[in-house]
Amino acid sequence: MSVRVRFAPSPTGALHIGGVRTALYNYLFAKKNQGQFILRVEDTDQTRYVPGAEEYIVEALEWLGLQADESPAKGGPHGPYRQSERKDLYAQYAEQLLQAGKAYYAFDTPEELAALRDKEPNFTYNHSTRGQLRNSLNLPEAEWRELLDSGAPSVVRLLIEPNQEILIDDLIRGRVVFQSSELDDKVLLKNDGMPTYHLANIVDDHLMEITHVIRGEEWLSSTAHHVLLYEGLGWKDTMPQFAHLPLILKPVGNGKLSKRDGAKFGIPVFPLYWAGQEGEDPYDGFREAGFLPEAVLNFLALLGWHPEGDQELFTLGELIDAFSIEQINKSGARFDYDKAKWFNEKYIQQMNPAALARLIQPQAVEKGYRSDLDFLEKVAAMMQERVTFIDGFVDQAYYLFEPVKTYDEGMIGKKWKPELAPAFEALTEAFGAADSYDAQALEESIKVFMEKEELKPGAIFPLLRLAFAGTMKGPAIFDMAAALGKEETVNRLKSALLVFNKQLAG
RNA sequence: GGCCCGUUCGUCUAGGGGUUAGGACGCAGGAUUUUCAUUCCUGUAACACGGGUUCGAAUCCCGUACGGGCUACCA
Repeated sequence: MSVRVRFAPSPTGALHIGGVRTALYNYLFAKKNQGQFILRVEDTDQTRYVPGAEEYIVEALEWLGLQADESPAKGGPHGPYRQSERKDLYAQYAEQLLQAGKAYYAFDTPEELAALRDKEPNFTYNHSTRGQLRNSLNLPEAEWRELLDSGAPSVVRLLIEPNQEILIDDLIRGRVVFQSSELDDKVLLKNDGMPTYHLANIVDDHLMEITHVIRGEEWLSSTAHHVLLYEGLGWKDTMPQFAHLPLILKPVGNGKLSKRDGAKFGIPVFPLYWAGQEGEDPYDGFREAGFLPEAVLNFLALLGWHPEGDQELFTLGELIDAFSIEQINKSGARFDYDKAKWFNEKYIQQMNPAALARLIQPQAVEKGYRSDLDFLEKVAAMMQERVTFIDGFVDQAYYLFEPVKTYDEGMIGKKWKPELAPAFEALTEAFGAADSYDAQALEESIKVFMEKEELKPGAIFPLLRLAFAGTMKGPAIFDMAAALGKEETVNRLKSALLVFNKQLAG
């Protein structure tokens, strides 16, 4: 049987980075086994529905390159892929459970239950309490039917028999045992006719022929209910295998990574920009922070999973080949932003300059900088070993885009001597006379000139660097000159000479 | 509180009865480089604690502590 897995986010906000990792692991597992990766939108909670969230999720997966084989947009043989469009299905299976005596109607209002919990903090709706509550188990049939017909608020609850052991063989955690007596009779169908996660999930996973459920650890506790549902619906034989992923934890302190940590630590926690809701500040995503999607994927893949061997840099294809659920860790992994940055640096270094140029272009345009790909490619080539983020190309290499405004004065003081002026002027002429502005050819011709004039590199090169960039940091001198072109190079040398002389006078 | 899950360098992790406990990030130092960076080398630093089992335990078992998840007509 072919492997089918699903990523089933709820459109209640931006997809956070933990969700992205869950999607990634599902994707890797599917592809590793030549199976299908399905996107299903779990929008059964109408009160928490956030417009735009589904589009956000789709866009994020697209940016990351995690293509679904079946999805709301793409369709597929098991659609629809949005739970709100499958409402009738759930009602039908709830009815089946009711008929079989595996579920019952309950008429207690949320307020009544809240009051009960207020009085008795350990209150649980289960075998020990349901006998005293308003439900079809102990109300006379005529009465609860009347209630139903009159449209009184009601839900359908799962009837859980006490004194059973529920065994789950989790692919990551091994055998986990739950006692049914400790489980609550979960609501399956809400008063608004929508299913809860538990019902919808089981029905859809069954109908969509899901073979492996790979999801966050927060679902481990309710998996016992899910097993009972599979049994109750007669689907035990085709029940999927479970794998519960460890959570991603805050960089420092206790608890799992939350969206608040984004602002607190100045780190992205979402893949893409998210405007936020109800007066929240907007959030920049990894994309806006200047990350490459491949780097994000690689970073996330290794947060909680480790392949055989010491390799750390993986293409998506390599991740697929190397992936296995058995090698996923059990314990939570702290979000390590330094490591994320390191991956990004590595990916930027490896990327070809022409491709980088295309990524830099929008940012150059935005700043009103020179933005032809030819030039940008040169910038990319000389800066790719010096930046951490995509923004670095225009931010850190500002001097390649605009005239030098400030010069490292300390360095001028150290290196500039008035008697150097004639030589510097001659050098400027040499730059103006050079017939090639290919970095290597230019370097050669200038070096020949310097040798002839008996100019020492140690005395001259720092000054050239100052002239081109104003700062001592930066790419090789002749790379900069080559990118700048003859006219600009000569201009900068002339302006620099003025500044050098002036500073000495002052 | 109850139920469930977990615990190896600061962080991500490998290993899993006898190892100098390995790698990566970070940090520190060094080499290369006309600068910065890259690259390379070196260093720093860990088996939560207590009991067992065993010739031997970081590794197996039991407790404790700590951390995490769940405990909604949310997912």
